[in-house]
Amino acid sequence: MMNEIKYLNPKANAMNEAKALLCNAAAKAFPDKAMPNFVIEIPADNKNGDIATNFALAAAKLFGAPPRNIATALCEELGDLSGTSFSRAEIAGPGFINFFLADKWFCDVVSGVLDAGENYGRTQYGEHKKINVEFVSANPTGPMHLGNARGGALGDCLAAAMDWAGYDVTREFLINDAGNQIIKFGKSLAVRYLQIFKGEDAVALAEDGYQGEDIKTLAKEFADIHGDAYTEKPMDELCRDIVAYALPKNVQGLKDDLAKYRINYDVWFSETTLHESGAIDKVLKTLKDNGATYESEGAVWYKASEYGAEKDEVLVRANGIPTYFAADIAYHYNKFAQRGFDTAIDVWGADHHGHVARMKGAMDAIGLDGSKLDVVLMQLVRLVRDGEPVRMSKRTGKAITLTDLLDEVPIDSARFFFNLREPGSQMEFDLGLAVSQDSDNPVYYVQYAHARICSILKNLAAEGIVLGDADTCNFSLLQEPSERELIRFIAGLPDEIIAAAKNYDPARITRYAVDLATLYHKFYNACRVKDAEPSLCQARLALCTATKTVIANVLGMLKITIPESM
RNA sequence: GUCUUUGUAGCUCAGUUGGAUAGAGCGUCCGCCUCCUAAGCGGAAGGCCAGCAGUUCGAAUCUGCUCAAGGACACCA
Repeated sequence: MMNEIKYLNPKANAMNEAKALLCNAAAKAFPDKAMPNFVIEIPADNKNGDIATNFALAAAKLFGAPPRNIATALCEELGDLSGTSFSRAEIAGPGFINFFLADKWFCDVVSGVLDAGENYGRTQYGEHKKINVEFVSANPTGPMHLGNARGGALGDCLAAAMDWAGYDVTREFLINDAGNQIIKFGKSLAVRYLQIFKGEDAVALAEDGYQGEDIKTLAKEFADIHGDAYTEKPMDELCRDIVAYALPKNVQGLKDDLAKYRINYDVWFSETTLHESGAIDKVLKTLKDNGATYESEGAVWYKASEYGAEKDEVLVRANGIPTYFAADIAYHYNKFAQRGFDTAIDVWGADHHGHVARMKGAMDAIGLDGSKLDVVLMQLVRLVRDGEPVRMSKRTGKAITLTDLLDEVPIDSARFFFNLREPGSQMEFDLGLAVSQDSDNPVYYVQYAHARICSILKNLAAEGIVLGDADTCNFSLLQEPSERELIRFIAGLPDEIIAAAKNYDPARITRYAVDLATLYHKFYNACRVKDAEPSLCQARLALCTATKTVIANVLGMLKITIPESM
């Protein structure tokens, strides 16, 4: 449990080393010059080296010299690179300096990955900062829809990426068990209940009521327990009691469905507690004391326009009931001031985008820091089957729910597909493709790579060939282009996870998995493990094992099953 | 109308804080199993990076305008 985790980041280390060498050389070759604003990057084509820099190009104007002359001076100053991660540095094109990684670096990557094992990819980039990731937070008034399915996969994998990047992550679900929609929920249930005894025409469901079949089912269950006892009772009492029956059932349903979807929250936060504890009254008072509110037409308004938002917003309605906005301010006050999160990330549907500026502003207005609240807006999903759009509508009762989706699509597929696109993209979910169990489906493509490796390891083991001590392995035998590319790519995992965390874009991880599988399949076709001479066989065996580790770590992050055979 | 997201191959999308000949998958066409899983690999064809102007050594990327699509502009959440 307390095994010391080894944090590796070979790609970033090599880039930093190149930068240091370069700065050192520049300081000697051009002692009286300031450093230009240059970049160290991985060239698209590795004929241009493993790591490249535009230093000389960027410095041309500053140094008053042609780029190639600067580059030449720098390369002379770099001199002998033995003892570094690089074998040589070359000048190319208009003045790029290209570094080529030495054998030792490739060897270190393979042995490093084997050594780090299931922790390879973890870094301390996040410095254990406390991050709260709140996602899905679906209304407990009905089943979850397709947007929740995307939000769930997105939020859960984002949380995983943050965790791997060294943050202290809390996954959280806000249960909207108070407010207007609960009142509406109660009225809808009550109407369905009364209809059972008085007929459908006797009581009409409000136009904006919940139309779904699930409401009827819950009302029926309530009727089975209590009979017609409530038909003569006041409406208020019926609403209260039927909600008290139905709400916990729905909340449990959400928990069950999400657990099935492999999402387990650390915190289920009840909105009601904010009302009952007086937390809402408290932030309202703070806002008032800070002069951020005013009264108009009987309602209490928040001066959102003075805090970066477009227009003012109602906090307390004329009827005395606080709005969702007021509750949300109290909720985020709780996250920051009471629970001490450094950052709160909220995953919202794009339709909530108007809410972003005023929430951040409200944080400032209660004396907190709005910049600590980050909102990931996610565009809604268009469901497609055979090129035909599949309509989803929560109100018609014919909605495609999360459960419907998972009945049809394997969970591996759903989680993978929703994380294939960045959150802001308007994505299309192709049911046919997600269900297909062939090479069209990228999930199988990645899983197959893992199964393939397992198969090789198994076959070799049957012949008595197993991976020996990594120290005795001669990884410098791995000289084939496909081997080199695979190693280079494996070296990039920690950096990719950091990038996913930094940009709040877990889709990077998914695409990394696909690219990794591609490189492995290429290696598989180009190089044989089994028939290679013993020392090469050992080196390739090590590379396969390292690749297997990386695929397993990545699929594990995404919570996708990792098959040993297919 | 205001705000916001998006526009890259026939289709779905990448493009690493401005870099070298713009990439991948699917689809189309042509190849590769006597051999570790062909659920794989290689090759070909396919592009006015929505358009125009600007910024500079250099733009799909940054700025401005135009066009097109999605979303938001409630005493709903």
